[in-house]
Amino acid sequence: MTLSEGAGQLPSRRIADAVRELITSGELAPGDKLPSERELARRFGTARNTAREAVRLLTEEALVTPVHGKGVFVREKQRLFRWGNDRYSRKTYRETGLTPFRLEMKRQGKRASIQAVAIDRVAPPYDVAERLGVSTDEESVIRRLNEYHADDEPVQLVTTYIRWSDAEGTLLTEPKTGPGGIHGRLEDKGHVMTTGRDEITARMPTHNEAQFLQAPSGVPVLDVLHTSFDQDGEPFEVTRFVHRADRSGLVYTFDVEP
Amino acid sequence: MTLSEGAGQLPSRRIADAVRELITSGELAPGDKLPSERELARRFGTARNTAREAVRLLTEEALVTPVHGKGVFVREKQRLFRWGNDRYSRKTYRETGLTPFRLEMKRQGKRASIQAVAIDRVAPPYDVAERLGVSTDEESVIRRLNEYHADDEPVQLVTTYIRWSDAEGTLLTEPKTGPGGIHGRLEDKGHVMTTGRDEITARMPTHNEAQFLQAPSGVPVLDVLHTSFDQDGEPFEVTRFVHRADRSGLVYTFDVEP
DNA sequence: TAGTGGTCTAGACCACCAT
DNA sequence: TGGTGGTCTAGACCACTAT
Repeated sequence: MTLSEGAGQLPSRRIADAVRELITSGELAPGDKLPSERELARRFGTARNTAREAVRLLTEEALVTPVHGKGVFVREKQRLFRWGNDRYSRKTYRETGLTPFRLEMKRQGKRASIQAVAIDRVAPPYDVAERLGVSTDEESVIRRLNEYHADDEPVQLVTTYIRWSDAEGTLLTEPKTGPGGIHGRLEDKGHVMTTGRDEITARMPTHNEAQFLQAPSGVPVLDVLHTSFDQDGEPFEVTRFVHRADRSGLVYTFDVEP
Repeated sequence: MTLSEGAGQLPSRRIADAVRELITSGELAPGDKLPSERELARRFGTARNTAREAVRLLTEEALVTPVHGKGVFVREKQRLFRWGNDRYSRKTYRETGLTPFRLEMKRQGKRASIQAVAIDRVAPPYDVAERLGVSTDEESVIRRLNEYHADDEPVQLVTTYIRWSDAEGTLLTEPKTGPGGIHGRLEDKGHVMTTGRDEITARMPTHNEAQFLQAPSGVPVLDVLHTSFDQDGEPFEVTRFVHRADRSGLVYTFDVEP
């Protein structure tokens, strides 16, 4: 392996530049192990901390992932899961019999598994209360927290909030929500989803999110706050999706008003 | 100021926990300066590098921003700019006479300014070529790169790609594109935007993007790849929007197919 | 000029992993 | 057991900011 001299002026930058060049040129392929921090330091004539700083820079760029006790590895480029505004289409569901998550997993030849983590009656967070038109002071909603996996790899965290007045005494308080799922039960209550709104932000994951999503450092999350509106234009369900941004992309198609 | 003992076991975690507690409790308000790294080290009885590591952790969480020569400051929480699928609505444009960017700036009482950085004929990047149905081997597109500012603060980087065969000999090769802007000229060429598709990912900014967007470390970008389709369903324009994720959110509303 | 963050050195010990 | 990353110490000099 050749470590050509980098263009940066700082030693840590020079090391990072040289290694980045090896990666982008393909000399170091995804999955390959980098020279150890001590080895990089030796080759470039620096202290170990300086080589370590170079590795930190590359980690922040999401090019490499350090693994304790094993080494630093070039990131695998993974195909993106794609989620979008077609995921609520009843037509797709009728034709395939699959929920959007299971459909996307099948498309990529992966096994879908969904784990219910918690179902409880809680006081909603501010942004949810605002959208559902309920109080943050009382336990006015039911919260359903689920973890979604593809071949046992974590993919997304999904938290659904429904007004307690809609959920009380229905299967919405149970792990299994019956035919048609959550939206089936909400239709029983007279809420037919007619319009949806997705509000999207990106941010770094919280500690808990990073842990569940197994997100290497330098990987942000996509945070999608979805609101469902019924035939009367009334919001009746809010769901927060948290995705690893290096594994998921979002797609929205829309008609342009003339 | 009280620096209560943190719960973490590692010294760097303990310092970070203590400072985070000061911020979330409001004892340190947005804009306030943290104790210097040397002072934190003194108070907690550690080496400076350890206090520095604590500051790095908080920076990664986007809670604080170090400023060279001045100090480390608690982040200001800023209101989000909001962009969505209504931005291509001709109706809004007719009613207000404002482009979506200028409309959002007016909504927030800020002055909009747009700076054309480059207009050149280039070979398109792979993802753009794929969507426009052109070759990556020839200079088959014109690229228009613009920087958008709100009160002189950078907000987004916008790069538009149009087939050279559509742009040749029109105002699309000039900084001023005339009435109705880019889409006005494309309508002259017979492309009326009928459908749009936005593909959204989040990632850490490249060095150049971070520099222009003045993005503090720990802040990801939202990368929106927009494709416009005309009345025949043919793609005729691709635009990449790169936003600072702590300053911008996206909103999509859509009808649900019955 | 004094104080700040930015970077670096040359060590040290620990936790984790493979053999 | 040896190699790896994770963390820490106790210094040092530089670049930037304010006075």
